Amino acid sequence: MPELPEVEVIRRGLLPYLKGRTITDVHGSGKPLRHPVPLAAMKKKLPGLTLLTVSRRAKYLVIRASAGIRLVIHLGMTGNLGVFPASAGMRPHDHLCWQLDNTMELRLNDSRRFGGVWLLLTDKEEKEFFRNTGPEPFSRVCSPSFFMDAGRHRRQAIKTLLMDGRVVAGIGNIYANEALFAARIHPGRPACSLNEREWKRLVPLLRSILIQAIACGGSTISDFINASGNSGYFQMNFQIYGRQNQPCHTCGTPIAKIVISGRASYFCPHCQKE
DNA sequence: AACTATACCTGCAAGC
DNA sequence: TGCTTGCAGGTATAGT
Repeated sequence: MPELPEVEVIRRGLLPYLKGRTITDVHGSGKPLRHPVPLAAMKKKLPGLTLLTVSRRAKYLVIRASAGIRLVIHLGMTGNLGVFPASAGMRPHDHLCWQLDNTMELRLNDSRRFGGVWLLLTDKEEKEFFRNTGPEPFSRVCSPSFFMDAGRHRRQAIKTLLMDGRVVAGIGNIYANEALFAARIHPGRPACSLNEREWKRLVPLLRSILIQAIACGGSTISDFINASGNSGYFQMNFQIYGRQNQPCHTCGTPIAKIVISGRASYFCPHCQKE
């Protein structure tokens, strides 16, 4: 489900439900996610703490609580967060449950368990946690020349570079495909082969696609109960992702699908020349 | 150093 | 119908 836009939509939806609330207890299914879940530490540290903010870094949600403690949550491929009445029945794959002081609870559901939960106690720990995470695509750092430098010595596919979270944060398979189509750049082009003109075309398009996707509520069905958590509908705007053999919206040529670094990659053979 | 394959896990749809 | 196979929005890590 979640690339940067989906995580951002979830963040905005959760904020009013969490801000100012106090955690009263924590429960877990006991199953590990991608990493072991620090359930004992959360049970010990979190009850009594007030939630202050919900922010996002790359595809991670960072929930800051009093006492300088942060809860970091990654949703992997299938993760979702929602706030439910404590009386609502647990669903299959509800793996974590943070009880709030208003008879509601934040629940993490993740069927494939590729997500993760971490408890960070200090600024230093958070800094260390994100040490290898690239800059946010909306930051000033992420200029065309930044990408040009990042790609300078890389022969790997441009699409793989865009999806490398150590280079730039938050870009996953859907938006990498969409941005490259918009910029008319073949996803398999060596990163080092893009010239300045192409980067100057690609970077603003990448940003505007991410912004549009956030405005559409993301590309997936999200089922949290809060008002701003309606299903996303950006998938209606997909120009290329998942459209194998369908006509290109620009020229009508059937869209091709190839595998790049193990990920499905779609392109128009006419609009995106090798 | 750069890059690719693989592993992690479950659910679903397509094909036989 | 029921089985098998392939595929899925991510990312750390082992291996070339």
